[in-house]
This record gives sequence, C-alpha cells and structure tokens, in this order.
Amino acid sequence: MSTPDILRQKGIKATWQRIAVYEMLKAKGHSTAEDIHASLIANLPTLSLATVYSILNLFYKKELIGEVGVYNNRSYFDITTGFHHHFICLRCGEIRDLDIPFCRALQEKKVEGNIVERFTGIFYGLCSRCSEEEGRKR
Amino acid sequence: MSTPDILRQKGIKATWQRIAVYEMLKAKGHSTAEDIHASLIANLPTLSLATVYSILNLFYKKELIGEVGVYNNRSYFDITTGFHHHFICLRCGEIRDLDIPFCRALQEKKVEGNIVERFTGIFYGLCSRCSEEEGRKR
DNA sequence: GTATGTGCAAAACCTTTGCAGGTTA
DNA sequence: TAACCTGCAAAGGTTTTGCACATAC
Repeated sequence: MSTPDILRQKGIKATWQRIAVYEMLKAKGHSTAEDIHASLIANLPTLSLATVYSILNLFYKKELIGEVGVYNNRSYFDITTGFHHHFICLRCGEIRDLDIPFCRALQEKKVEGNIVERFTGIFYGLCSRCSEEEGRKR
Repeated sequence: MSTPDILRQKGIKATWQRIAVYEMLKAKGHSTAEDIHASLIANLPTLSLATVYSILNLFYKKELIGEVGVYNNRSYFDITTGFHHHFICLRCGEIRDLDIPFCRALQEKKVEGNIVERFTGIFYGLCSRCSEEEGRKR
C-alpha cells in the first residue's frame, strides 16, 4: 500500500511533509524528531522542525507509529506499533528491537487489575558488538 | 539502619539536605525532583531545586535509588533499586510497582547477546481504581 | 471553498552548570 | 584543614504554541 493510502486509512490527511516523515522513519528505524528533520532537510529545505514534531505526535496519537521511549531526554519513535521491548546500547547508542515473549498478563492487556493501553520496555547496557570490541581491547 | 549510615555505606557524605531528600523519597514513593523539593521546602526553605536534582543524580549513580523512567518529560525516581516493572495510570497519574516474574534472560543480565545493566519497564493505562470509577459513571 | 496543515519565531519546560560561600569529616 | 557540598542565577536543550499563510480534499 502506498504511503498516502496508509495515512488516509488512519484518518490522516496526506501532505507531502507527512509522507516524507513517515517514509524516513520507516527507512531509518528508531529516530527522534531531530534525526528525521536532519535527514530530510537536505532534500526538503523548507521543512521545519516544529512540523516534524507535530507530525510525529499526530502519528503517535493516531496509532500509526509507536515509541521506544525517552533516552537522553529525547523521544525516540518506532515505525512498529505492537508491544515489544528495546535494547539501547550505552556505548554506541544503537537501539535494537527485542523479541522477548510477553507474560500472559500483558497479552490480556491487563496487569494486576490495571488495564494496559501502552507499554515501554527498555534494557540498557552493552550491545553484543560493543561488548566484543571491549573484550578485544583488554 | 539510620539514614546517615545508609548514605555513608554507599560512600555518600551525609549532609542534612541528602538525609532529607532520601527520607522524603522513602516517604512519598515514586517522585520527581520537583515533587521532593516542593514537599521539603515548607520545612527547609533554603533547600534549592538544583540541589535536589544533584542529590538525586548522585544517589542514582551510586545505586542508592532507582528510577521509574521518564513520564510527561519528567524523571521519576524510586526508592527501590532492583529491576521491576511499573504501572502508570493515565487518568490519575498514580505509579504502582508491579510484581511481574521476569524472563530468564533478564535474570541472567543478558538478552539476545546484549549485556544488561539497567532496565525500565512501564505499562500505561487505567489503574484498577480509575477503571472502577469510569465503569460506575456509565 | 473550507477546513486543516505548515513555517517561523518565541515561549515553556525540565535539567544542568559555574562559581562564591558554607559545611562535613 | 582540606575536600566537598549547596544555593543562586543563568544557560542549555528539547518540545510546544500562536499566528499568518499555504494546501489537501
């Protein structure tokens, strides 16, 4: 399905700015507003950062995109919407999707009597590549 | 053990500001720097917000306290340090500790080949109390 | 054509920093 | 006493807002 159709399906009017932001998030994976703006501005010099923020917030509210969470005081967004965990490397900053089986409570969208709407799960540490490199140094 | 001793045991010099912040976090549970400052300022008018920030960051670095994560762009701290999940109610803002059994990978401090140092897991939704109240309204 | 989105600049917000003066051990 | 901590104010960085203009449907 084309990006304009994906947007319209969620009730989002398809402007070229929105199409560009959506496709850049899909291409780059986990990104901040600033990341996406920086990547787009070369080809779209008139696109403003405030617009990127507003578009990402709209997409998130309409459940077109998900969020990784806040890292270094910046919000990272995710093209994937389903509940899943992330791993963030404190050395290289890479963000990886994890495929951890969820507990039954979460699959039922209920934990300890509370109704779950959203979930954020982040592991922080050394990614496998960085820990290999650190090991080689010693 | 007294608060000064708890601090010193972690290699933290026991000033009255630090003792006050630690005891307030223990009393209030999950709190932001602003929360703690607001609660203390009535009795300790000279305590500055910048000091509360610096104390909480110090405690966190020394692993005396934990963190819930970032919610509404504010960092919430936790008197408990062990890995555990939280539930945040989007209606009343209450933060609850959850007792979800962790997957084996996490207990091993390793997930998919990556070494885990820290973990943040937050469920967002309607807490049991709020969902009862909402149900009563309808 | 009309409702809605965008761009710009400024504001709002939380958090950190630099430095002078004060306090702990 | 020596090292360290605190308070103040100002700066830093991200995100939001208000308004005039432009665009999608």
